[in-house]
Amino acid sequence: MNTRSATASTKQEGEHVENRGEYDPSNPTFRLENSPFYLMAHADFKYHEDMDKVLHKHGVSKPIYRVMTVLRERQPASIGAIAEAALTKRSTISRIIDRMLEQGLVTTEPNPEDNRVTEVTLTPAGQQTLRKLTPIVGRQFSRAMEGISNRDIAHLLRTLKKISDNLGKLPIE
Amino acid sequence: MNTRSATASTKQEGEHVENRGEYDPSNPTFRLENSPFYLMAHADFKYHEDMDKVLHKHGVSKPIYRVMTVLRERQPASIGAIAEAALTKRSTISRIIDRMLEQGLVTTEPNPEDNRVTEVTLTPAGQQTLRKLTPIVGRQFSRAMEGISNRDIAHLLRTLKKISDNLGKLPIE
DNA sequence: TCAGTGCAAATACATATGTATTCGGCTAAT
DNA sequence: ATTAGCCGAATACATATGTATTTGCACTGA
Repeated sequence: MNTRSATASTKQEGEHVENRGEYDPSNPTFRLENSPFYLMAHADFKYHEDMDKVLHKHGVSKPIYRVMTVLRERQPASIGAIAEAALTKRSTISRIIDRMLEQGLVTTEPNPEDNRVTEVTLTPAGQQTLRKLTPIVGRQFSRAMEGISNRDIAHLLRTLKKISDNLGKLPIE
Repeated sequence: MNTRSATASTKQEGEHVENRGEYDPSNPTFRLENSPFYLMAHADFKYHEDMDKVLHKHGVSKPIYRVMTVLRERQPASIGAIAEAALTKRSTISRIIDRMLEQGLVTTEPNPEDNRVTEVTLTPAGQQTLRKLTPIVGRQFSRAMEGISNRDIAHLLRTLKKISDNLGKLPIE
């Protein structure tokens, strides 16, 4: 019967099935080892753990790096927008930006359309730092994905996006 | 052809390819939207964000819940073992266990084989609390996985495990 | 036997995050 | 035009986490 490692529900594999078997944390046979969310946390943890050490040598903390990657995509960006993208509270981002200002990585200025909002922009030095870090991060990424085909990565992305979408809808109870 | 939504490396999809294209954070065309690690963090964040609110109504914080899920699998467990499984520093776990002791969720006793180690066990009350929480977590899980086949979940698990394995090897530089 | 080394846990201290509040600017209703 | 309410950011305060150190036990080798 069933019983294969993590996989093989033996059920047909058509579409959404009600019984999540061993994946479902409410099932008695559930094991952390087979929990998608546990494995996500684990992978994410290891990924950033290693990277942290390297980044620190360049004077960049993990949260600062996160903010920089957000700014690389959209610039300038408001404190609130950065907070949302970086999955962090506004107050925290506000303080991180302070540190980045001291380090000369970013500049801030009030949005001319609305003086309440603070727009943040990477300085040339900030961009330079980001460029210096890029190949390091790239190596870490390659290391993480070694032996995994681009096709599998695409599949992973689709599933993760679907999960994020699902969780974007109204919460439980 | 390939080419769906996030994918489209246009390259053949055989096995491991050196060029990770838009998935690679060191690539100029890279976008956070298509980053596996960003999406993992995002999914994990939303998943726990919602759950946190519910758990708090039952007097259980996120880290406490995490410890409980670890203990459900292996009991008793040492502080160090819990810390490793929960991806948290020992000192932090040590203090979390203190809180759990106060709440009567666990008991501790020195390991008779080695008096340095502290073995932690769920009390009946702790197990009861865990049982009460289980269906709630189950619902959250179902919500997250809605519309995703068990086959896709199995695929997700395989990929995540592979990534974790890769990152378990020696770090970069 | 016991000194030295190493490890697990606990704790003092430093730092970072979150929550609640404040400050100031925007907007809409009167 | 004035005021009440809302909203973004900043900050005071509380809490949680991590880092460095301490404490006590265990194992090893002289």
